[in-house]
Parts: sequence; structure tokens; C-alpha cells
Amino acid sequence: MPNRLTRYELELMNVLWDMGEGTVQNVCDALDRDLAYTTVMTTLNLLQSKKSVLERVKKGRAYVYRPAVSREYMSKTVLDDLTPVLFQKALPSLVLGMLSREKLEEEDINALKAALEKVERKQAEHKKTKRNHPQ
Amino acid sequence: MPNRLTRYELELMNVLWDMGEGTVQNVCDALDRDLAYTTVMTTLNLLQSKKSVLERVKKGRAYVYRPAVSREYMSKTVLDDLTPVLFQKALPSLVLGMLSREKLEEEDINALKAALEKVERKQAEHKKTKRNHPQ
DNA sequence: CCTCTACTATTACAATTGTAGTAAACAATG
DNA sequence: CATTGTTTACTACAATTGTAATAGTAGAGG
Repeated sequence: MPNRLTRYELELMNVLWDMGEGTVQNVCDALDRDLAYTTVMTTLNLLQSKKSVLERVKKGRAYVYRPAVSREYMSKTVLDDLTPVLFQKALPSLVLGMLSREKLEEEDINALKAALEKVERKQAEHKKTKRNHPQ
Repeated sequence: MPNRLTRYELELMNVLWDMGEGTVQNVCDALDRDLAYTTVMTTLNLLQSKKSVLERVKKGRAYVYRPAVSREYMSKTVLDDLTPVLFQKALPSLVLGMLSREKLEEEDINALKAALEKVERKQAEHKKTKRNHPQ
């Protein structure tokens, strides 16, 4: 169960998620910012040893780091972490915001519509059940 | 532009968002955990003076703290912060996950459906425009 | 006016995080 | 084999965060 990552840790993870895997050097090169080699190394080590969101394998002289959890998994974790406090009561307006902000593919829109209808059906079902078996 | 809040800061904000406003004592009482009075005070002060997500007014002998930003606003900020790294490529599937996890009100579902249809229309419009004015 | 109580302000301190230097190991090359 | 360049390990250090104790201040009750 990975802890919450900071903004800078996420920055590094992002690079590795994009690249698939890479050495400290690779990550340094791919980064937008200029961070000292050792800075990147320290953080990658932290992400591997303490946070357990990276794994590393010695390849030749250098370590190759690779994400141990997918971007999707991490996203879900973060979302689950924040939802009780932030999103619980604000989900609809947030989804609305997302919809207007993001460029969605047609298939995404269709998937969302399908999901909504499913939720709707489930809710209707639930109501009916309650009516029929009011306990 | 409030910075990212930590998990503990959010815990306190959550209480105040729920209560609307309150003194240090109120927040202590409403908290699930047992935190020292001064601990809560220190953090509330931080949230007010540095993070600017709380404001406070002296009422009688004590300060009354009140959120300076809404839960929705904070949610959007956090989401904007995380989207470039985390949600970029996975947003639709995440929204799907949230939708299935959360209990939505009927009106929320309707609002979401309406929004989806709007996006869909806009997209169709866009396509048509492109077809008619290629360039 | 004096004491008690409820707050606040100030200060403290350990853990974590962001950033990096230095030294050691090791591999390639002349 | 000695030199050089790359990579890692170890160490460092200031800023932030999580947590709290202590001391001071200002109303409330006698």
C-alpha cells in the first residue's frame, strides 16, 4: 500500500511511467527541470526502498528502475485517499469540470454514458428492492 | 493559489468544511483522533497564515476559523495539480471507477448525463466544421 | 481586585522531504 | 596496469510537517 506521493516524487514517477524503465541518467535526461544526478538518485532510491512504487535491477554497471505500480493503480490510490475528504460531496461538480476540461474521445464518452446508465439502473433496482422488501 | 494540502491538513479542513466554522476547541471535539489542543491550533494557524485556505475572526476571547476556499474549489485545484501526471491518460477509466463506487443522487446523474450529451454535441459540431473547412 | 480558566503565542523537536556534495567502486581504454 | 569517466553509497543540511509543552494574557466569578 504505497503512501501518498509528493509532487516531486510524482514528477519522477511520471517520467518512468512514460519511459517504461530507465537508469538515473535516463531519468535526468528526460526531466524538464535541471536536478542534480544525485538528487534524482536519492529520490529514486526512496521511491524504491521506502515507498515501494519502483523496483530496480542491476543491468551492467547501472541500476535500471521500473515502476512497480501502474499509473492507473496509483491514480486509484490517490483518488481513494482523497475521496472521503474532498470528492465525496463534490463528485458531480468535479466530473462536470473534468468533462469540460478534458478532450474526450468518442469511445470515452460512450463508455461514460454506459456507466451512467448502469448506475441509474442499479439505483432504480435498489429503490424497487427497498419498496418490495421494506424490512 | 493554495498549495497542495497534506493528509492531516485536509483532515482539519474537512471538519471545518462540515461545520462551516469553529474555534480550535470545536475542531478538537469534532475530530476523530485525539490531537492536543495546541497541535490543532498550530495547524489551523498554518492553514490560515501560510496556506490561506482558512480565515479567522476574533469572537469574544477565541478565534473562529472558517474555510476561505470551498471544498469544490480545493477539489478542482488538487485535480488540476494531479491531472498532468496521473490522470492524463487514464481519466475516463477513473471517472468510471468513481461513478461505480459512489452513491449518486438522481439529480446528479441527470446533470452528468446532460453534460455528457453537451460534450457529445460539441464534438459532433467540431467534426462537421473540420469536414467543411479542411485546413 | 484576585484567582481560576480558557485561549493564544512562543518555542521545541523529531520525522520527512527536497536538494546536493563527496567519496568509493567499477568499467573501459590506452 | 594506470587513468579516466560513470555510477553508486554515504553523508549532509535546510525547509516543511506533525506533534506538543510551556508560558503568557484576558475574561469570569467571587
